[in-house]
Amino acid sequence: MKNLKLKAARAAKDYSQEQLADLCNVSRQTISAIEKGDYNPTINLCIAICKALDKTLDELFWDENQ
Amino acid sequence: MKNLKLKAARAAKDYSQEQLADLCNVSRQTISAIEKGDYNPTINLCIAICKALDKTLDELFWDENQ
DNA sequence: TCGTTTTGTCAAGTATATTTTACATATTTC
DNA sequence: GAAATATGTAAAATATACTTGACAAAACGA
Repeated sequence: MKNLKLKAARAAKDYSQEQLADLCNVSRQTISAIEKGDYNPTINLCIAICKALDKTLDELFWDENQ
Repeated sequence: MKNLKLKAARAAKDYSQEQLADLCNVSRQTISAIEKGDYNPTINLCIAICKALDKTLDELFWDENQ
């Protein structure tokens, strides 16, 4: 399912997908795919995304109803 | 680096690596490698591990000094 | 001390995360 | 209306997560 928390956190920083991708050293498509959902990124990438957006893993990637 | 928080949480539940692996539907070697460190599991596996051990992502996979 | 369980590790294979290139669409700005 | 920016998506290639099978050593109880 879509990761709307990530999309919102990125919007709050006013980053484009490409800017966030550069900060995390991955491609824009990878960020797009993660936001779109039905994707399974590695924990290191998730951590890099969290650091770039000043969030924690629980805030962006933990879903109670999962 | 080693994931000692994971090792401790598994010990607290008195699970062997193999028992935890079965709960997460992965091989024992995968759990061993994650505890040993220098490994980069997927977020879905991390979430499965957290659920099996009644922990959250931040508790097992978030390191402030990282 | 013996048998069992647990863990570490390695090598070869398979599944899949991620990249690269590319094209299409929507939005904004001049 | 044209140019620039942001996003969605797809196919082929590459990197790497994960499996399987196997062996050895440590730990632990009977």
